[in-house]
Amino acid sequence: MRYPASHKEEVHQKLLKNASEQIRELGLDNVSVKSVMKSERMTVGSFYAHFDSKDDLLKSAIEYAFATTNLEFYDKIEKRTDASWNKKVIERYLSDYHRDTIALSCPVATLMSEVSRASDDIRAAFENNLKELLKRFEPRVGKAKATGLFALLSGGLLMARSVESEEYSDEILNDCIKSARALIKG
Amino acid sequence: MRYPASHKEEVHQKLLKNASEQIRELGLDNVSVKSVMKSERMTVGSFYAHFDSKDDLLKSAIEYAFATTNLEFYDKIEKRTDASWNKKVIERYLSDYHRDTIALSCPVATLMSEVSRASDDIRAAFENNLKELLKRFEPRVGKAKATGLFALLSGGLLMARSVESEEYSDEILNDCIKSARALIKG
DNA sequence: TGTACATCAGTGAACGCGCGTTCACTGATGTAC
DNA sequence: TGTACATCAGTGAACGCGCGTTCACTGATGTAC
Repeated sequence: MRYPASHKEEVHQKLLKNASEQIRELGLDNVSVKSVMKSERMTVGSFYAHFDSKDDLLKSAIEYAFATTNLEFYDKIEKRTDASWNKKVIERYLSDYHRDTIALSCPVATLMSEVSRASDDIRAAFENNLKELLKRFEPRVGKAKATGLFALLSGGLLMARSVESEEYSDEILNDCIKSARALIKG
Repeated sequence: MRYPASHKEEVHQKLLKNASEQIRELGLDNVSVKSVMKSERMTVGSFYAHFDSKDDLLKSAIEYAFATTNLEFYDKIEKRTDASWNKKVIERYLSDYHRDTIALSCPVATLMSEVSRASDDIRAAFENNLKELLKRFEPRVGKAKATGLFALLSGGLLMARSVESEEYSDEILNDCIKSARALIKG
């Protein structure tokens, strides 16, 4: 089954994409080599033709998650005025769609809890990506509020996901939207 | 080794206390029956004399974590005026001590990510405890801001824990303190 | 063009390990007489 | 008071299972002549 190099690279990218969704959907700890290979109908044996180790996979999958989220979430609204950008970011981040589409959601919110217990290697990679992300907020609301606003957004999203009642979850999102606006004004 | 009932109850409480610290320190997924029993120098076999199952342990340990944190963190400052209470809560929640003492820290911040993937049972218990906790904030800052402020605090604490550099982590805490104050004012 | 060979992505069984749970057993204590 | 027995918290080995990793093997494809 020797394929041209581009085929292997294609498979590699698909595995990364699936892994980046699985780490968000299931949590870093609950993604297995088998579950990732199975996502492309392959068996565990060839995993090591694509990645050095499971740790290598997780690190790469985190990077992939950041890259695609930036593309999907921030690049598209980059040209807006501050007021319009602020409004859009808050509403999109704290939307029920973002809350429910965990596999494609913001890696900071979804992963920061597990990353805080991960290796220095992974924490350093996470830190770089977080800093890059906050750079998009800083020119809009100032440095301190960029961090605070993002803490509110990510914390609010996690809170909305961690309760059982959907009604209460919606309330959390709405209260956080109101608070995010108050924060920017305050 | 038949002891009076009080002895077994004492051991049970110690196991719960240790488990409640381990779930925060290591994460729900990384606490094992063995690690909990080992914390009292006991062997795995007698675990089932104290708990129905590992799930039962986790649920009880979460409840225990909420109960003791409320006692330690909120009950002690309950009598303060609003301004003094707000200041104290923000500073204590976003202190380096709280960031670094993970085993005794706020269960909402530490567990919400894993709870969002847990059973309905656990999510319902978590929701009740979260609501009780937010009731302490509501008379101080109003309903919407209670939720938003707590999202900012818990999100900020998690962000500070998830980066590698201590210097940047301190910065996150400080920026979140400033933002929390702006939120209350805004 | 046709044939022989080299390549290497992918297979699937095996490895040692830690997990949650079960269970026959131990032995210090409380109770009955 | 002293002895025999019942209790039951705790022990430690065993269970089946899924994990990350390794490795001998397969077989479709590209290359050389």
